[in-house]
Amino acid sequence: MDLFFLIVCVEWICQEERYTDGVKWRFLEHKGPVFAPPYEPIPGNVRFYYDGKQMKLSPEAEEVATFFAKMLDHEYTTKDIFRKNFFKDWRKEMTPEEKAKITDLSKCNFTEMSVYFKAQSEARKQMSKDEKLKIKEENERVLQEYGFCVMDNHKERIANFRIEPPGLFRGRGDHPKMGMLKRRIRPEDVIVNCSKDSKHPKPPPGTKWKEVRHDNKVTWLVSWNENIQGSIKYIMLNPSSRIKGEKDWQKYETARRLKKCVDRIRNQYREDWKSKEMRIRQRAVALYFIDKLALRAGNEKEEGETADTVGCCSLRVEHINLYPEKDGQEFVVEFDFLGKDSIRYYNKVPVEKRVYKNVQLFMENKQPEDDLFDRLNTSILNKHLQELMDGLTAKVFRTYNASITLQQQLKELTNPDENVPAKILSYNRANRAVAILCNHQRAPPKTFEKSMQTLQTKIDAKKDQLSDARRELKSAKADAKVRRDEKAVEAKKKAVERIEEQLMKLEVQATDREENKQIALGTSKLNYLDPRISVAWCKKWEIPVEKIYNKTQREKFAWAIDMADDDYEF
DNA sequence: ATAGGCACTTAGGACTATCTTC
DNA sequence: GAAGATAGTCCTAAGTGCCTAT
Repeated sequence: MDLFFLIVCVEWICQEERYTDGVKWRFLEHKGPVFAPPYEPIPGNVRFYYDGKQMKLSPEAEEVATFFAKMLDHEYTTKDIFRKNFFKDWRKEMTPEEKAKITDLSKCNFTEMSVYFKAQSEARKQMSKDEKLKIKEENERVLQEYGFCVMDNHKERIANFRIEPPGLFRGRGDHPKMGMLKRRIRPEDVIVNCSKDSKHPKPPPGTKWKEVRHDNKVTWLVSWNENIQGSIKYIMLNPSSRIKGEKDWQKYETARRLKKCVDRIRNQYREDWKSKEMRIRQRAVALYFIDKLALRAGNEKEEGETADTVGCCSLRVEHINLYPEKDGQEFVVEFDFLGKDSIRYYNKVPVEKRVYKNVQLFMENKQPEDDLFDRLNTSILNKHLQELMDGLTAKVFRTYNASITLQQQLKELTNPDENVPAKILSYNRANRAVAILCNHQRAPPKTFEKSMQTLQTKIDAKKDQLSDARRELKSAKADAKVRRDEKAVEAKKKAVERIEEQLMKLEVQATDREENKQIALGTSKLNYLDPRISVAWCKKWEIPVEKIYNKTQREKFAWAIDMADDDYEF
């Protein structure tokens, strides 16, 4: 299977030489998407009240009401924007009579609905083993039927073969569109992409596709328009597929090419800090930040359409503070802004004097809400990068710096004398250094404190157990002198060692968890770290790769697991 | 240059399955 | 075998970057 993957890749790379025209496949066959289940009206005894009086809603209005009812426990149903957006869209689904009557959301009482859905989900949890098994089997059947496609003689797993169900939109952060109604997608909204000579997917009985297309320059199987942002949504293949794997591999190869010329590029931008042209200075300082801090490019966004977040090129004066001296360091730039997913980026960085002076200059005579880099955007920056290296864009720096950091950290932190759990702790620490660089944060798990406590209790118990075992060993030794019973000593010694190891494992686990409180390792592992570095590390230290990658991850990185030897260098 | 459309990668959190503990 | 903790999967939003038209 893996070998087959490699052969397919090699075959394709060979062809890449011949086709530079962006052909992605020659044959594509699939069964189309799985649609969201139709709305099931709630039982008659579950009532809705308006202004204290019971009211039966039309099915259309009722469905949207249930979306809100299901969210009642969430904080955002109390937010003004959410409520306003929801109410506006809900009213569009009402009959004229309902519309005339229901004019104030605060007079709506969804409590019975909410209670009903909670009971439902409780009931689902309480289902018997048999019932649960039945559901599992049905899911498996759907997966087998719709979850795979054939692309160029190869059966591939599809990532998201289910069409997104209707519901209320909840963007991240302070999103101006939160609460809007995400409409139900019907076959008539869907474009199907497959090859002409394949068995075309059939739309559900009595319906039609919007279009059947045969575009082999793209990788998607199904697409539809989404009504909140007006963007297009796609059904594509799983990361384990050839088409994704090859792209991933390419990404890391580009980053490795950057490694070869990064010194030259760094020298260049340092020179450019002195340029007499402001646009070049801005470009050079921005690139420095992208390189040093692994910031994202920062495309412009339409104001009012999304949450107010920025990346490097879209930084504003208000996101930066300058300190000639701070905490004993000179020329400190303080960053404080919301990045992708409204995750806060906060960092105080000492920079070179020249950078500092330049930033000062860029901020001169500007309002807080003005762009820091007013002569720069991602397109200008990327055009410049393209000239420095084929295929170079801003995001390549993130990949490069993440991967090189992992490699360096692994070298630095791995202690050859330590055992497997300690080595894995070192791996996680290396991974963590990258996650911190890339600002991959997570909300501390709700149960964090408690789970730390449980672990500590276990550690304490293990310590007691250890001192008991040691005491027993000692007395066994004393006994042995008298009765020449070496066997008993050996056994006790073994027991002590075993307990020591268990204790060590627990302590390592506690350290790892504590250090990981607000840091998410998954994103960098999945998207930024050349998997060959990790695979090589595992081979070198004889760590089973399963300790680093779970099943899904091993499938995604099959190409790397096959490819990398213990001496692989990024 | 600028804007908009499109296709694709990257992202955190919700949800679910599985393991552990009582 | 129930409950709670943890690991793994799913979901889909939110980015990047390229292309085309103006």
